[in-house]
Amino acid sequence: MTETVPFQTNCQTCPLRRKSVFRSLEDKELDFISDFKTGELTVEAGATIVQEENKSPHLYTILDGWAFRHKALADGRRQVLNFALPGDLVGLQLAVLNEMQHTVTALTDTTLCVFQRDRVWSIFKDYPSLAFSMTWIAAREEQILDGHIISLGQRSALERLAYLILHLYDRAETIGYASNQALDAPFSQSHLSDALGITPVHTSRTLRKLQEKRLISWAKDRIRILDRDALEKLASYESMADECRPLI
Amino acid sequence: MTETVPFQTNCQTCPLRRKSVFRSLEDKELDFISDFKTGELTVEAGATIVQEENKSPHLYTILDGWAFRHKALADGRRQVLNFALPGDLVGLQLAVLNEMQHTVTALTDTTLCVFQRDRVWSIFKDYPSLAFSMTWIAAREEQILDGHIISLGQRSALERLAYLILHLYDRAETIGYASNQALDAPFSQSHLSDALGITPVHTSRTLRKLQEKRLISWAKDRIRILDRDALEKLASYESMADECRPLI
DNA sequence: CGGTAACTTGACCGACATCAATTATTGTGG
DNA sequence: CCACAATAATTGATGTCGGTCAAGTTACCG
Repeated sequence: MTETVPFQTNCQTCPLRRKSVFRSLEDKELDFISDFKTGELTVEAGATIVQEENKSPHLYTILDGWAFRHKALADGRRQVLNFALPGDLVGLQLAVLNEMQHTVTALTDTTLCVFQRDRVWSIFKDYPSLAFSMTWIAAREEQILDGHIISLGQRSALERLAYLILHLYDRAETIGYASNQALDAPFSQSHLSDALGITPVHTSRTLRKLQEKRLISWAKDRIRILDRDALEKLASYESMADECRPLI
Repeated sequence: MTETVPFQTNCQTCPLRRKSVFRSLEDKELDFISDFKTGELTVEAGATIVQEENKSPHLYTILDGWAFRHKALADGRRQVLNFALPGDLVGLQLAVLNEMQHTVTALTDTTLCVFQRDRVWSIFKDYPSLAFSMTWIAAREEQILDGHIISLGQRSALERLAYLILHLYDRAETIGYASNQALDAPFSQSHLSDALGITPVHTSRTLRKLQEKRLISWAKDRIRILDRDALEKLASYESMADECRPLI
């Protein structure tokens, strides 16, 4: 990944927090978060971070790496619900609903900040701006899911893929995982397939088609957006445009 | 045609709040909500409640009636993102993200409690348990959307329809809009189609197939679940099981 | 009643799935 | 550094679910 994370990352000097996308905090809040954080968890690519039905006592923020939320039907069909990047909360549903209906898996080697679920209430009690941030983050996830729903319901495979590439690129760019329309893709075509709701075979063909149209290139797990305007048009892409967001 | 009627329903004696699904509140919180509520909005079936890109100064809770959240692509293809029932918040994304990327439309004649967006902050500042409720509600919506995503991505048309019927029935039942496995469906087949991501023609055929299998009946806009176990199995349905939820 | 919108039905078509066979690519131990 | 296996990606042939088009048939409403 882009930067090397030391053994323990101090919240006050957190490299993520320095990025301009993230809202700055009062010292009081920062001190609380620093205290709220009880450790770091490092997992290898492919490892499960939170399992459905398993009530982990933790809440996490991704510090470094890619993860994805997914969910399976009884017969094994699997759907990727969303991807998660540094700054994203993992386990919010569990923390507030006390129930988790999906699994979160690391896509790359990933480092997470660990928080204790049983202290979540004190956020609401004593740190209103952090409480607001929690709601903000949940609402933003909702907005992203809305985007995926319209993709799955209405777009063709080609359009869906175009949309997903733009979406992932933009999210990756804000936290420094992509730049110059190039993104190191940590996912296999089968991850894409599970996110798009199409088979791996068709994903391969669809990727090829996007390349033949000279909209993107895909080589050695590096995706490059060659013609952004055309790709956005194809996908009827609308960007999220949150210049500034909270980080817990 | 919309009209605003001030205070027909008092929060202290709100009929919704009496239902056992809803968590009871401290007097202090109830008084706040009562004060937070600035009026009621009644709209006819088909009317827009909140429009994408239109920054309404309001946040709503549905008091009576059905609504749906939806979103369109540039070329007019439309997707229903989710349905909304009494007790559901409308405009939460707008309230916290200050941006709305979907439209909310009334399905039936609908009454909503009206709150001022600019006072949302005071919830977080002074009423932590209400703030928690906001996050809870957002996380639950997320969970529902997760369910729709796996439906759209992995289930066949028949399975999707089965899932949606069970989902809507269960939600309707908790607030008293359905009972004994029978639901007065306020939506047309084209609403269903837009939610399922299939064409109206295919919705008709799929509905027929569910009836031929004797899993449901559909007559005069009344859906009856005839064989719940079989329907759940077909849909690989998992229920939400929140025995108690907050109401703002 | 007549007119419009919602639903149904049939014939045909196309996007994507499935099956199957190669061909990279990656990882492992000798 | 090379076999070797295992996994991931590509390609082609064929099948099917759901889309499209078009013509009814309701049901609803002024």
